[in-house]
Amino acid sequence: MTTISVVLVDDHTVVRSGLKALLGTQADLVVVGEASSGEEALVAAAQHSPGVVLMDLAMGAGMDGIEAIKQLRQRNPKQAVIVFTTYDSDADIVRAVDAGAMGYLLKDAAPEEIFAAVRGAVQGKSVMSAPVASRLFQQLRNPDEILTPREAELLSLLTEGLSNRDLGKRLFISEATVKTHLAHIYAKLGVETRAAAIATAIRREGMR
Amino acid sequence: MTTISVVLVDDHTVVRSGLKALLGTQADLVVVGEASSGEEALVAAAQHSPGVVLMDLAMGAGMDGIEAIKQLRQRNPKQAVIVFTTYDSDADIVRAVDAGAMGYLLKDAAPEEIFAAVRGAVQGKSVMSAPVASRLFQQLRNPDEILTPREAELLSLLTEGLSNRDLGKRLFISEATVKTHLAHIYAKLGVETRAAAIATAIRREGMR
DNA sequence: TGGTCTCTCCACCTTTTGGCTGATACGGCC
DNA sequence: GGCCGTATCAGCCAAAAGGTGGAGAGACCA
Repeated sequence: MTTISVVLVDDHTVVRSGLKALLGTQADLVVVGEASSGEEALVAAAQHSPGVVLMDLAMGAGMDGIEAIKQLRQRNPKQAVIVFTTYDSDADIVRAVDAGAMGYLLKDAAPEEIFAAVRGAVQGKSVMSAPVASRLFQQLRNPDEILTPREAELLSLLTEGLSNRDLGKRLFISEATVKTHLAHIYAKLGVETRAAAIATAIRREGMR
Repeated sequence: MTTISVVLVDDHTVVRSGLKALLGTQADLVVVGEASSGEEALVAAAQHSPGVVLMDLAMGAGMDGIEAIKQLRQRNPKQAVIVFTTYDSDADIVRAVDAGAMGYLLKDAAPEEIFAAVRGAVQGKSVMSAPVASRLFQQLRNPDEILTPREAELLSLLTEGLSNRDLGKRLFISEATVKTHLAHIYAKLGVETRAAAIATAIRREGMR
């Protein structure tokens, strides 16, 4: 039996200690480090070079989870990263997978599911919670709905209530281009107004 | 020294075990029961009659936290309930306080803050995380921001992406009246466009 | 090399929204 | 009886948003 070393990344103390206690019940899993931000995660991973990094995407301040995953994967591709978060938003899942995450667990996952994901990750298997898998499946089935990076960027600003003019200023593009992007976004989201787009975006992507 | 018994209610296993471990470090605090839903919380509270119930508002299925608080308070007014959740939405805070919560902690609260809240709650003191307190304060200080029933109704429909014309049809009023209401809503929310109003409404009221 | 995708921009036109001023009516409240 | 808050409606005008159709540049890929 080989021992699997794990680094936990979450800005909530109670979540970390809970996970640590949970993983501690398994003889082959050992938590070798903890971090509460993306930056700390990079340091901890470099220091302990764990087999698996369990990471929350939402971090209070500093580098976010997605960026941390990218950097971790870049520095050590053999290290597996599993996302461990509360929400199963479409955008997060796609971004996390793009960034190189090996698994995607929701925080209400059963203990066995978590253990299986950690063990599977070191063998190159990717494990994800059922709701996550079904969302990913939908994304693949409906490629129309996938926004380009630029469109996603625009949509994100849109949910802050900006006008076309302001969007243009913020993104250093003309108002005409903003309108073009918006028209594409509306088509992909299946809505007709910016209001509906905002409502859809906030509700479905778990933006807050 | 008197021992304070606590029941934990949260649908996330790791959060419960984390909290349990955390509270276990204090000699005067003991976790006597756990529950993962509103219904279970009522059973656990009846069975163990704890001094304090620490409860997450968001429960995956069944009775939600607010309803559970109401019922707990009704059955045993001496029992203190502390909300322990991830978000500080205005609506949740007000509803929780209305339901009879003694405290309102965010999950990223420092351990000392959590201990203090539990100890304070049994003495009738209410403790809340700083961001929560400031939000409550704002609510009280800005009564202007309270929408009339009709305005709230309109805002709710607005978040579905309806146009002024559609809003009028849906509420059996003229478009002119819709515009009047909207102008009032914008003023109260401190925004200038319908887009910003929608974003504000969805984010702050936790509509989804 | 040709096709496709993405991002950028433009002009023209219609519809929608928002700002402003004003009005009527109903119900509490002091 | 006046005052205030709420809900209803109107017209006018400027600004913003949305629809249509087109186009060029750069990246990537077969």
